[in-house]
Amino acid sequence: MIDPEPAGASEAGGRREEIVEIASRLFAERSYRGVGMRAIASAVGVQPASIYHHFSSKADILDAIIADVTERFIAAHLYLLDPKFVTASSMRQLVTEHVVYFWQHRIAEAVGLRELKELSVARAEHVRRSRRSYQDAWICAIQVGVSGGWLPAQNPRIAALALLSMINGVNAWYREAGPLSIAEVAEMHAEMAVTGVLGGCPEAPP
Amino acid sequence: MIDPEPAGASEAGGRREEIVEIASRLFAERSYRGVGMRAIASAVGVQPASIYHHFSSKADILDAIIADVTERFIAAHLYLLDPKFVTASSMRQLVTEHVVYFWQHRIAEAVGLRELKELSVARAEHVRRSRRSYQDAWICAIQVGVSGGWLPAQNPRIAALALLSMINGVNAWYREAGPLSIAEVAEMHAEMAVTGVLGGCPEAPP
DNA sequence: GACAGTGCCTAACGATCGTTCGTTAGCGTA
DNA sequence: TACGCTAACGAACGATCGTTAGGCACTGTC
Repeated sequence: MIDPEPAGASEAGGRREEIVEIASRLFAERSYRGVGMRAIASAVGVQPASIYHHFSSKADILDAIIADVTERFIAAHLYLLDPKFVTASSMRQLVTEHVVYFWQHRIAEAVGLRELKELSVARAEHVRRSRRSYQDAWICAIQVGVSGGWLPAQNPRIAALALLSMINGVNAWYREAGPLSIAEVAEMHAEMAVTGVLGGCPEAPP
Repeated sequence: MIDPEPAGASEAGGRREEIVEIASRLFAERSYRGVGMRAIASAVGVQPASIYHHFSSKADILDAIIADVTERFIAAHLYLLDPKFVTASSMRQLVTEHVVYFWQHRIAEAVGLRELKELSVARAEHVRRSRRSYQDAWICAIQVGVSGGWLPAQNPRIAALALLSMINGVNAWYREAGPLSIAEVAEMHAEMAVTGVLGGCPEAPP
């Protein structure tokens, strides 16, 4: 007996979610343009035409994948950078949660990063704005730390961009087979980012 | 009077170099699969079939673009990480030259990063091996610093990967229109990388 | 003056692309 | 029993893809 829905992909969700999940895996492996509707359909176990009962176009699938993975994280964590309350320790916490979240959503994040230009202009702009707000919040928070004297970073903007590059880069090399859990790697990055890149002492904040 | 070879692309080089240059720009903008031979040909000012007098296939153009941009840098700079002579200051120098070189070759580097999977398996493996050797040299050099007591990095491998992510990320956000030159940004990254991420003091080496 | 080589052309090949068509089987409700 | 809805089907659409065949004009060499 073979389970008609083998991969646990569509549990309680239905075809739409199954298509999103399978397509995002394929897009991440072979790129958006490298995967045709026929490939998606056959991976789902369906005829190509059937996909159009769930999505209006191929780009619509991409929209559903990228949708708001990143936005959700940002919206839920911007408070940690609030200029009124930010501390070196809240920064460390944010870096840790950032690394872990991005790893847990690595497939959608990879597609979102790689295929941003394939998105409809409006949606791409929305994603870019959201990322920009996160980046600006980091810059602002670092400026607060510099003004407050508990962060010696010499250029808040450059430091923020370097820090974000560093923690966004984790997905490119981390593998679960290694000796460290993603949580451990995240903690180490929090240390390297805040103590190292920004120069904040472990017992710093106001 | 209009210059028959307007963009200075083919000066003294001929069609082949012109095609590589134009194709790499297009691939960087719209991805390898997003750009057809017809688009390349019309950008060059030639018929699609004519390109096959200079390249045997589309993948061959990609090969020529990626070829050995990265390898050339690595081969020319590995000596700076030689375990017998590496110092905090040679590390700083390498970071600086890395950032500048990668920016100067940003188009080919972007294509090489994004389209590695489109390369023939043998060529892709060659590129990966080359990058791996660079990364391993960094890890080894950092270990030397840790053993020598002049680098407090707690995990050389993670530190190396974080450092490389940080400096490789520059191309993703740096724009020449801003107030800082790439050389200045490179210097700041050398400081953040060696003093910050690795924890080496400015007056450190043996 | 014949010849090979180079660089480019027009035209077309088969394959694959995203998408649309008309149809149908199954199910719940009136 | 009849209706409407959902989800799926096979088949095909026009467009575009990478690539090839064959030919034409020019150049330098014997």
